[in-house]
Amino acid sequence: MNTAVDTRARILSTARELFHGRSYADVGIKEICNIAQVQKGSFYHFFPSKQDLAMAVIDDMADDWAHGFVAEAFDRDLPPLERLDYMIDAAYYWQKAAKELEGRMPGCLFGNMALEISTRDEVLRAKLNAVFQKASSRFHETLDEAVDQGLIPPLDTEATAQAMLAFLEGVILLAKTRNDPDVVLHLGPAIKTLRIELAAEN
Amino acid sequence: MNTAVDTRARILSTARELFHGRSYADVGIKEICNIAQVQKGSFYHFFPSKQDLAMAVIDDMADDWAHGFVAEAFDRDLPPLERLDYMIDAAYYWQKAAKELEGRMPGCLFGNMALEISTRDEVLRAKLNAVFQKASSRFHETLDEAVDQGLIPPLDTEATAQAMLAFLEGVILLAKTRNDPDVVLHLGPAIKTLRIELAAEN
DNA sequence: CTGAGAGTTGACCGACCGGTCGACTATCTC
DNA sequence: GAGATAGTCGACCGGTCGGTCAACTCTCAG
Repeated sequence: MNTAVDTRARILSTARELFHGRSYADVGIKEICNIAQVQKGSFYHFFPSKQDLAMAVIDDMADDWAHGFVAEAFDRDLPPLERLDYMIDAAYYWQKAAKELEGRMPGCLFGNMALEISTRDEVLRAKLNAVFQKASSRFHETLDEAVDQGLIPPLDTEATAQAMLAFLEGVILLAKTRNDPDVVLHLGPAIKTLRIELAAEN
Repeated sequence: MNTAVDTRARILSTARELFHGRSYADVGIKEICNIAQVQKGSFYHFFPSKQDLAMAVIDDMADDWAHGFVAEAFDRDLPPLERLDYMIDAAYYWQKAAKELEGRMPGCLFGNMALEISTRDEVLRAKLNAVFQKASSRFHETLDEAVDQGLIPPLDTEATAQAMLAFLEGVILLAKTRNDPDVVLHLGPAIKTLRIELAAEN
């Protein structure tokens, strides 16, 4: 029981680390088991398949994400536009810390998995899409507030929110390819300049 | 000789298609050989390793890319800002066509490989980084021209060019995760709103 | 003390992986 | 016609993959 929770948790956190630092396909169940100090049979007692493990890892990370620095960044006490800067900063410090630990920038687990898997596994694709949907809604709320408070002129807040998420993911992608977290700091703040006008013409 | 060129080309184009449509790790050499109608021994006659094949595939695609629609999009006869729209449109139609053919949006080969591989293979990471560098320089020229012609106020054209490339990659990432090319059409045009100011304050 | 269920163990499975190799053929040169 | 060279062929290699399984231990309720 206690030991069971612990075993499951150990598998989960090990898998998360490895998937994030390398890739889904590159990390085998045997390796996860070795590092988590779990036998293969025990692994399959908790996770029916590698796909199920991936689902759990995504849920786990999304949960931490939502209750961790994303919650801080999108704190309603912060002025809306500052939340965007906070989010960029958080992404930067996270990637920088990870790079200092492991030597390489891992990027965003969701973005990584989405590009690797979404052409092969419809279930995981849908799950990752839902995670992005939820992330986008954080931007959406923020933009709505900013417009309400007259901080920015009215715009298509939903589309712009999606564009901002896309930009964030793109910046992390580029930074990872350059293996240089500073790219996030350098390009990230431009997120505030993104605008998609309301239905009528520009 | 003729047959040799043909064999190599068949391997290359098959690998490119498969890597793009799925992923690097998911496509085995045996499968490439089967589809390209080449024996394994012949494969290794032309490519010393899977990594070498990947390098060649990236070169091949970058070449086509540079001489294909990217050359059209960044045609110097087009007004600078229209080139950005052209680029977005081209990305959209490409992804849409690919999805209609294969049912799934493949996304950008470079972005896909970068996220999948760049934590594991330094050589490939560097190569992909160079491809992005080059792509970014196209945006850079375009922005410089736009500023010169007084179409847009002065700005940090180099940083903004990188931000635009990041945005493009991010939009394709999001569209792939949603398996919906329309996302590119919907969010893409916001690329023109991205701005990073020159060193001095905003 | 007994029996049931949760959790653990590690040997084992067939399939597949990237890569090797020696034998063979086709083509061109001298 | 001999020899060199480029290209082809497919069996084979050790290793790893995700996943299975029967036997085992541990815990706890009745």
